[in-house]
Amino acid sequence: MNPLADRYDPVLVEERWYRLWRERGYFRADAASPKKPYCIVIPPPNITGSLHMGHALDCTIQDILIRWKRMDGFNTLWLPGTDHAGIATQYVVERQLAAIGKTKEDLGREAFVARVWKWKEESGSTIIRQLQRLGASCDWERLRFTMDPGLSDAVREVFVRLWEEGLVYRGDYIVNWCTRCRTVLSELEVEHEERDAQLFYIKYGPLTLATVRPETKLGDTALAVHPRDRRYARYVGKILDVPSVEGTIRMKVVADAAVDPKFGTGVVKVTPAHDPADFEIGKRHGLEVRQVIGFDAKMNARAGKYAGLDRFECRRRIVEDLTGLGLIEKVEPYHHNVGVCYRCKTVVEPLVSTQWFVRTKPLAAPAIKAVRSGKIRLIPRGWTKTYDHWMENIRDWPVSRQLWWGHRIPAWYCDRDGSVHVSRTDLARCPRCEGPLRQDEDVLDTWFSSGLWPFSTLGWPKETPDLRTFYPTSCLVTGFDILFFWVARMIMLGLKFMGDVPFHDVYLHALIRDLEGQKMSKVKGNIVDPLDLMDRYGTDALRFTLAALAGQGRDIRFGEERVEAYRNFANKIWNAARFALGNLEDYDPAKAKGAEPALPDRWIRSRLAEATGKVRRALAGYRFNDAAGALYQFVWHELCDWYLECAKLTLYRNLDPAARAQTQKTLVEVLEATLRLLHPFMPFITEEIWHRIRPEGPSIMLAPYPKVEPRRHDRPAEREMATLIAVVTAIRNIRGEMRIPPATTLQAVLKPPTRAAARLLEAHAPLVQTLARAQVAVDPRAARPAAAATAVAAGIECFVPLAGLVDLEAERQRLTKELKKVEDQIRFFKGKLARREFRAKAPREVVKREEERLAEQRTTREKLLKGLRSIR
RNA sequence: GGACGAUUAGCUCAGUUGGCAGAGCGCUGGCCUCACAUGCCAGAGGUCGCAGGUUCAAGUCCUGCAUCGUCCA
Repeated sequence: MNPLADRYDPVLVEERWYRLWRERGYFRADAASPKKPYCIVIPPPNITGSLHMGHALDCTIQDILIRWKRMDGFNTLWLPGTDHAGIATQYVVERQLAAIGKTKEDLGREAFVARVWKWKEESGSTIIRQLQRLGASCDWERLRFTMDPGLSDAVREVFVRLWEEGLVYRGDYIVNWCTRCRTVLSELEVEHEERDAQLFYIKYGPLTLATVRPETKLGDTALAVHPRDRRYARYVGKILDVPSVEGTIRMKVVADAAVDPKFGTGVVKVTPAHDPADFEIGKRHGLEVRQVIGFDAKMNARAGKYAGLDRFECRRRIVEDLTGLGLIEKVEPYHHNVGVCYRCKTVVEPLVSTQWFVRTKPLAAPAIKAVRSGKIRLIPRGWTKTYDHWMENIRDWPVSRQLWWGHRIPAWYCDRDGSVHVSRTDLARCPRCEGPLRQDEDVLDTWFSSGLWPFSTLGWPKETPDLRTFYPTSCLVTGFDILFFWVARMIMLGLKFMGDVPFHDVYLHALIRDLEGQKMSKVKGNIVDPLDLMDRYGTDALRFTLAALAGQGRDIRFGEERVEAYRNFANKIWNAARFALGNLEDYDPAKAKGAEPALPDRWIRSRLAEATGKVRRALAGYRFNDAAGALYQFVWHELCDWYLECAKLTLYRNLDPAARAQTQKTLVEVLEATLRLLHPFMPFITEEIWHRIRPEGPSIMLAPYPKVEPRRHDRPAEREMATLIAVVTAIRNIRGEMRIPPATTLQAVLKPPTRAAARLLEAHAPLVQTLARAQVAVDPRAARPAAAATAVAAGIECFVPLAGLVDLEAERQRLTKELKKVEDQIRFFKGKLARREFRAKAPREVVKREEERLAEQRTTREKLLKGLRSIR
């Protein structure tokens, strides 16, 4: 057996095991397996992406679930894949072209798309390799991409069927347009940023109105006021001649309830082509839609002398010209929200254009029901309300995107007879008139294809064994930020096309921010790179950190110190194993039969059972931080701090071979089970150590996850150990507070209050001696030694003679402090018990418990007082 | 304007059905004690945002307020 180095070195371990796991096919799922299926589909990262902390958190959680379920005997499938990310990917390649002075139009559509594919083949799998680095136990043979042939078939099938059922339509509407990406965006893809702007009060003939967008005045087709606004009632229905920058224009005044009489002067201009609210007003009043800003953000020919100007430049010029004409009454500073593109942060321009839409109301109804009925559980539950609210108010989904990279819309137009054909197969000739067809130039929203992910990846529309076995999937793990973008759409489309929910549980985790709570971004330069953390601290440390931080809040403030702490934890595990292995060389299980398990052996097994239960309950409830906390507490503060220290006594000093073997047996069994319990969180270090304990086993991955066996809970052992721990801690406390160096062996006299306590102390005096570094004398009738420190632990008086060690003034102070604590407690319990209503109304057990506590504190006080008097 | 979330130790956060306020890091003191100084032992540190209410009992339940944040208009 290799001797273990005194520090755990992850680089030596991680790559080797990961390769072996893959080579041996441990990640592979089998659709024909008789075992119960457990399936997670990965939220597909963008092919342009590089692993960030969000992915790391997301995938760590999924891997914990998958590894746990795999060890628990499920037929697990974690299905990986990537997303073609229309806008982002097209942008990357366009930028490459720009670097060589070209545009995508120079290449033409076909060549451009070919170039994106080439880029995808070369760079699109970076993130996959990074996920592997994280230890992700995905079934890589089932790796999918949203633009794979099968998944593209699914996209077409869905689009065509929605069309056939009238759930897809094409029409002219005002949409959010990104003038940089040159595509429409859904309302979800528009972010709102607070900006400082100016509010211009412009004279329109006899009226004055306020606007932040003077450049759109060129597209005004009316003025509007609130119908109940008395100030302007006499203008309603009138046509005004208004002098303006383009000369005198005629403006009708309409009354519309959408106008806020408190905004500005209460008069607004109506620009149906460039404002969603105005578009609606325009529809109600039959106003002309007069577009003056083009899809390129420049003023178009209708803008007259302003044609060709950028929209913001035009705003400046119009304000200048209006000022020159004396038409600006005043300018106020104004704070408002502007919509920006979520990808490039360009200010979104509302524009009227022809787009494809999905009618969402009929799809939303069953999706709402699925969550309300509990068929799908959102975790944490609080999201249900948000989901409900959004789904109830869902708007039609614009699904066309003016991009080249993506699933091209399977619609063909015949210019001869004006017909539209939506088809599963490519069409060349018009089915009606045999005329030539041209295919729609647009592609579908990337979220359209990711909305099919839970079934398209499993083979749909084909009836595959995978689909039969693994749909509905078990759990979806993702950030709450894409609840609407993605989760809601998967639910709608899954119910529609599979007739069943796509998953039963949705675990929505927090978003990772920096320590100041800021979103991580390249611009701010506050990015923490998970790969860098893995390099420096090891993958297991990073994974454990992420699990420990995965509380159910909304954001996680990430500080590197936590990773360092869990790197130390990994090292602690490593060293515990080193200790165990160093003491197992002569281990012969047969010899253990000659001895009963000692108290510490029984105790640690009981504590392991307790920890196992906690971890399992936490995992089942998606409380990963609780699971991590329970593991940390058990390994460090129970196994290492106490059990290993106890074991040393037997292993180093006890000459009874049976007792030694018994301790060895406990040591190896508890350590082995602990490793299994830890494995989903820290796969690498646990595998490495496990192989040294169980060299014959294939992999810890395939070993069963520890189960809770009720008989393992050993209450007497827990109670007795707790007493011993209290005594040891009390003696150590005296040493610590008195500043007595650890090298000095103390003399301690223990005075147990009962015969049971006396027997316990006598039986384990050597243990107390070792742990407390003290010579111990147990004597129920002990007289207090002169000049001794006093402590009371579990009712046992501990006297530590201090003559010659310290000045007694220090002990007097220490006792006074202890006494104060005890007296505070007594006051607390006395006060509580003195209230008549408490005694009358609180449950009897609670009253009894408080009485016992009071009595205990009182005896402690007496003993401490005696101690205090004795050193006066 | 609406909805949701947060407010607990110096920092970052736990706190499951109400029943003695916890962890990690940091801090203080003492230790290279034969697994580990990435360590060991001990310790200090809290008006649970504010004000009411329900209850024998509130960090926990209810109402209002304040501050911060997110989402949706």
